[in-house]
Amino acid sequence: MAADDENRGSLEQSEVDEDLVAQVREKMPEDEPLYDLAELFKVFGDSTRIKIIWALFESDMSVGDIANLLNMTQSAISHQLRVLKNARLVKYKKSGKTVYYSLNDDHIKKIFELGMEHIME
Amino acid sequence: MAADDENRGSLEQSEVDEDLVAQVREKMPEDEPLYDLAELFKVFGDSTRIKIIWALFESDMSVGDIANLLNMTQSAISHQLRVLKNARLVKYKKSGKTVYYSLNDDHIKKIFELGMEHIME
DNA sequence: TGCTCATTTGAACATTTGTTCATATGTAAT
DNA sequence: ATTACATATGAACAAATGTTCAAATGAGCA
Repeated sequence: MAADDENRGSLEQSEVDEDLVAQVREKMPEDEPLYDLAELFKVFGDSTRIKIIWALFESDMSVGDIANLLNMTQSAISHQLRVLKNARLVKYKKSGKTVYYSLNDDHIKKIFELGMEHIME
Repeated sequence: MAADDENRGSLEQSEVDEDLVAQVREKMPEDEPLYDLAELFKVFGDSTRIKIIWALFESDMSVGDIANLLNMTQSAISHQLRVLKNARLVKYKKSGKTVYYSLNDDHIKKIFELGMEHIME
């Protein structure tokens, strides 16, 4: 709206544009949190990891259980769990030979729900 | 919890595991919405697109404005806007030679806020 | 018509990413 | 110690991705 209607009279486009750009630039966060945010969503941007997280909504599970559930190799699941662990999205608890993973963040479910709302629109 | 404590007595591990897997499998959504959800987050998983969206929180802007703001080529921005458009996250309005883009979804801001909360934790 | 400006498009390229395979680590039982 | 089992790790490979460059489209203006 603002950008659309104020480009009249004798002003050249470029002047108005630069005003708007400067104005928006002031309000922009620093680069680093935006990089971090992109990194977080990158972690969500893979269907295997989405499935793992969704499974963990229901119950904590071992690596083998998850591999079984998703019909994938233990190795593939283990690699992906490491990604989730690095993003501090899951935590784990060792019990003998097996390792049980569980979710580590309360925001995930809400983020997923909002994402689903967009999908369904 | 459930998976951790019920493995006693004469039952072999595998039986218990399969019960849990079956139980979780029942509650899992179909593959397709999970793929779509991953695709949505994939769009958010790039810092250029994150920056574009954040800029559009403030004001709708032309392609050139955004390129100027982010110190990137128009071509790069245009490519990314197409990704955002395909995901139905932005819409555009032509005005003469210039094209103004704006956000098309109310969920985005909340998703970003929740994501930021995780980052800050 | 011809020229300029804003944007779009497609091919090319380097980089990143997810899975597989083979191997290593670590724990429990015999 | 040796075996078996659960998980983790590293290298290798194919597939996907973001930017650049050059060229195309399309709209206003001389």
